[in-house]
Amino acid sequence: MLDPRSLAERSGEIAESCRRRRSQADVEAAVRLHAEVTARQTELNEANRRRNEHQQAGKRALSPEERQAHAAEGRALKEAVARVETDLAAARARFEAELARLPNFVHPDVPDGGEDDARELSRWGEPPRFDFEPQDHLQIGARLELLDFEAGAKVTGQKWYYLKNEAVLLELALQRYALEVLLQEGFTPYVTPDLARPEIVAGIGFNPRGAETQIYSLADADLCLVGSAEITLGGLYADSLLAEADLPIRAAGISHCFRTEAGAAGRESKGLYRVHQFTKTEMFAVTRPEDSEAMHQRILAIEERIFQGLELPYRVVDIAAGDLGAPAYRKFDIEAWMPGRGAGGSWGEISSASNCTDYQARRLRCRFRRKDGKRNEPVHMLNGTAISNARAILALLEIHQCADGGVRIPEALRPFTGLSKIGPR
RNA sequence: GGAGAGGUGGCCGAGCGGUCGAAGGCGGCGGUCUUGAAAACCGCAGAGCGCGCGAGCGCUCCGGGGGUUCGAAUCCCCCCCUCUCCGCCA
Repeated sequence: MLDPRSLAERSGEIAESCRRRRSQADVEAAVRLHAEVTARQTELNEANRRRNEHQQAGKRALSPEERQAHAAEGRALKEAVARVETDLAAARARFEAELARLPNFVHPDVPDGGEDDARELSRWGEPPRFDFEPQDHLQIGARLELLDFEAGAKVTGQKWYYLKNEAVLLELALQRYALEVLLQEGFTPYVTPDLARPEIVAGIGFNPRGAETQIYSLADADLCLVGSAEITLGGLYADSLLAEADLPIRAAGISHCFRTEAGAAGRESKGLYRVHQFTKTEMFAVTRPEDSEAMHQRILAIEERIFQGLELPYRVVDIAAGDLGAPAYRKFDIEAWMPGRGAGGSWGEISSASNCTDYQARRLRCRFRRKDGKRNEPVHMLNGTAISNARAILALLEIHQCADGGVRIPEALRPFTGLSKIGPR
């Protein structure tokens, strides 16, 4: 969420960011409702002050008649407070609903436009030219008995799958490889819960309820299946006051990720590209405000290092304003070349790094104390994919397929898979 | 799942109807001492919100939500969490 007190002052800037994001949020309404809340708050403060004064007066000895009159007046003051409290709660609910709709600011360098307007920043590697007819990952996976979507559908449902044989080794090796890099980069590793409370889920910026939600909820407990370890890592720092010396914090979390993919039907989402469950190793960072942009670049650099190690040709794009999620101030995606995607291959998102500045931190109430600062400030929070396994496996199978029908394992994964090649068979 | 004990400021911990926004300790900040540091001693310092140009004034907060009372950290109810024991289980 945005800083409620700076809404009026920055309303022009916020309106501009809503326009660029194609958000329907109404800054003017939020400003108006905020004024209403503060007016009611002032009223409540005054009513409480009167009540407190009255209570102080009741501490001395009183005659029975005086005591009775005093008690009656006390009850009246209490009712007055209750009335203002009701008004304040209603005003606050209206304000918070409007505030929650306001997205974060947008970094000035973020390109305008929507999904197709991301700006390409760089490329690494070359899309391979096969001297045979390449297959997509579903064909390879079926032929080498690595992926079983039919079993997934039978046992669980559409877009659920089994990993099998060497794909299982790949799944584990990817986690281990990602961790190897992240440990070198100073991250603290975590395996996090796969479930979280709805308040935490909402604090990170996922909407845990409603028709469009990406989040699964349990029927028998007030818990959600996490869509990313971003949720559980961010939750670590909810309701906390950090020392400046604690920052920056770098955490790496491995979790299963669950997504309903409501409304995603019909998108380019064949096979492993869009599934309901996958394993992901996630980076999460907490920084001082002045350090978040440098951290964002560093997270991107780590992602590039990881995909170079996997020998996957990729490009880096700066996501356009209209395609940013509400918490993201700026987002860099890494898109790997996927030969089986579309007709003749195309770029597909494989990794993503977002700087959410103080937007999540404010909602999670995560602040830090400067050495000589007067008031505590919200921290900045960032997240980035180290490796999202389903898509990484997709890309590895398609990029490293060989003429003989086998799949080459890149050097970096060999120590962790114990293999240099899958198949042929 | 059952029984018991608890959840208090950045951390630990006392308080158990008005004298409490809360003792004490640790940690933090400033100072004295020292060539410097440590130790010792002295002092400062909770979080958040509203009003005010400002000095400042006021309000809220003792796990969360209700209730009793003129008055609740303190009494009652519900929920969440932690610990100990038992049960179950990989």
